[in-house]
Amino acid sequence: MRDYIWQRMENDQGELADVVRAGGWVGASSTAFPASDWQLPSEPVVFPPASIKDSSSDLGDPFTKLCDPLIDELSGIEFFKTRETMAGQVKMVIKERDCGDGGRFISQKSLMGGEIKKPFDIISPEGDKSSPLSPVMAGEMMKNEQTSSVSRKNEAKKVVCIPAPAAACGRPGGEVVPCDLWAWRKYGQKPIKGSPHPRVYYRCSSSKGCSARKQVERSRTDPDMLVITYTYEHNHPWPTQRNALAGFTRSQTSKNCSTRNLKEEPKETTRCSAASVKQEVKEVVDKANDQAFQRSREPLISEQYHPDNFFTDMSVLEADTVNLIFSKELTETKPEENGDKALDPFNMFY
DNA sequence: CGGCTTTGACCTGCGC
DNA sequence: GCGCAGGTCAAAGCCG
Repeated sequence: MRDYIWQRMENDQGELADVVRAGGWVGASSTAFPASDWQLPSEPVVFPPASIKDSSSDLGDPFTKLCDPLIDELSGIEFFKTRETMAGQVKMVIKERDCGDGGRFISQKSLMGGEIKKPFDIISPEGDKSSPLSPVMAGEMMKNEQTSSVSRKNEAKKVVCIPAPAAACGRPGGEVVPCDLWAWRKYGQKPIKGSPHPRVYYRCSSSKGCSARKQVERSRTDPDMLVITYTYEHNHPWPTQRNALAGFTRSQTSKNCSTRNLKEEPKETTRCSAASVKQEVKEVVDKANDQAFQRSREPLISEQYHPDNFFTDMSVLEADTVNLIFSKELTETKPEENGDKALDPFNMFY
């Protein structure tokens, strides 16, 4: 299946696959992520080391466990999140249940920070179509250490806690804003009693009438962590390219919000600019979402998989988005293998 | 000119 | 009822 995905990218995605391979699409420098390094592993890669058999135990140096492992009873997958203490890089590890052989690590993802060594490491045996991560468990993962709460108005809130982007990613005032594909408009900021950091209020500007809101503030206990509280749901698919870029352009280019400092990136890769690739990715995502929304009134990439809940690093988001798109391509090509499964960024083994 | 941020004012829920 | 704290509004100004 891995090869099949690759072939699809080679043969059907054409230019996009080429530029993805070229590395320019992530906005990372060619030295950090040279095209020559962008290869799906030819052999299953064991990660973390095979000596680690029990995810409930400490992962050991250099990883520190951030949360207890969660086990998806439906798929038999356990997954947990780790933080690389040396560089502050966060990785998520998805691992098949230990059946006496130490389990098999099927995927690792760098969530943010540091260099992106590979956009996605699919570590799965050929033809493995099993063990999709259930949406329920993926949703649980989003919650991180914090749990959902109910506001005083009784609307459901979803709280996620993510590592704050590097200081260079922040604004002059020290505020940091996670990057994502939704278009948010800031409508307020308040100092919070007992916290040295203000809380910033955003509402969705992607669609008029969308009541989705989010609050961003730094954790009182760990200033390196951002606490993002989502209130209300988006009532529309992912923002159109125009809207998404409208907000993105100003907030990102003018404020230099990137852990890799986009201003220092070469504008052109060997195949095309990062901006053009970004645009192309967005177009594909928009199209897929629009089609999915027309079919089921649900965006292809559902709320629980939204980058707001997962990624603050734009490049990783797009890496995953591309994965998602290609997975969708496979879904549509081979419907007999997928049924009505919800698309899942981790379920790449259809 | 449209869409964004900023920021003081205003509104609302809650505890006392 | 009152005061506090959090949430939202909206005018002004900025930016591409």
